[in-house]
Amino acid sequence: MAYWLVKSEPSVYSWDQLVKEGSTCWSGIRNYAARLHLKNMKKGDGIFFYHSNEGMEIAGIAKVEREYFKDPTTDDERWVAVDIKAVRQLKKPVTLEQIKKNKQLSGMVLVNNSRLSVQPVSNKEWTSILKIAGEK
DNA sequence: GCCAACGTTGGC
DNA sequence: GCCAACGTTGGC
Repeated sequence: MAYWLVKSEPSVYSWDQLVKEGSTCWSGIRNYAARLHLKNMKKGDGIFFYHSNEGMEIAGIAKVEREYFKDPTTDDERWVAVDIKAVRQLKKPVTLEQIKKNKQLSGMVLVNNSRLSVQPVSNKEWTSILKIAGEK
């Protein structure tokens, strides 16, 4: 199973909103690198939900509910979307600051390419972040 | 196919 | 609100 991280500005779509709705269609991605990751997502993969700009923290965990399909927000066949489902809120949100301070997470895409809105997370990174979040 | 100019993202 | 970093566009 693979792990991912998606970013959203809370003012546009927040973790709370995802929890309320249960699941949502992750669409509107218009970046080739991000699209590649969307296409690689498999059902059941874990997803960190990160708040950019405001909050700047990983708020919760979601999972891939439906693998990629044509993005409904455009007629262009080339863009894709996935459905994601809220799993649970982190005990303690993990802030960007904490991630930057942690040596094991210095290789994270979030740190090195802050603009990529859909990014892969390694098993190690996933575990480290859960630990920081107080999740064992 | 290169690269300058421009637009956007996101941390600060 | 500023600006650095990155991606995309378009002229050549």
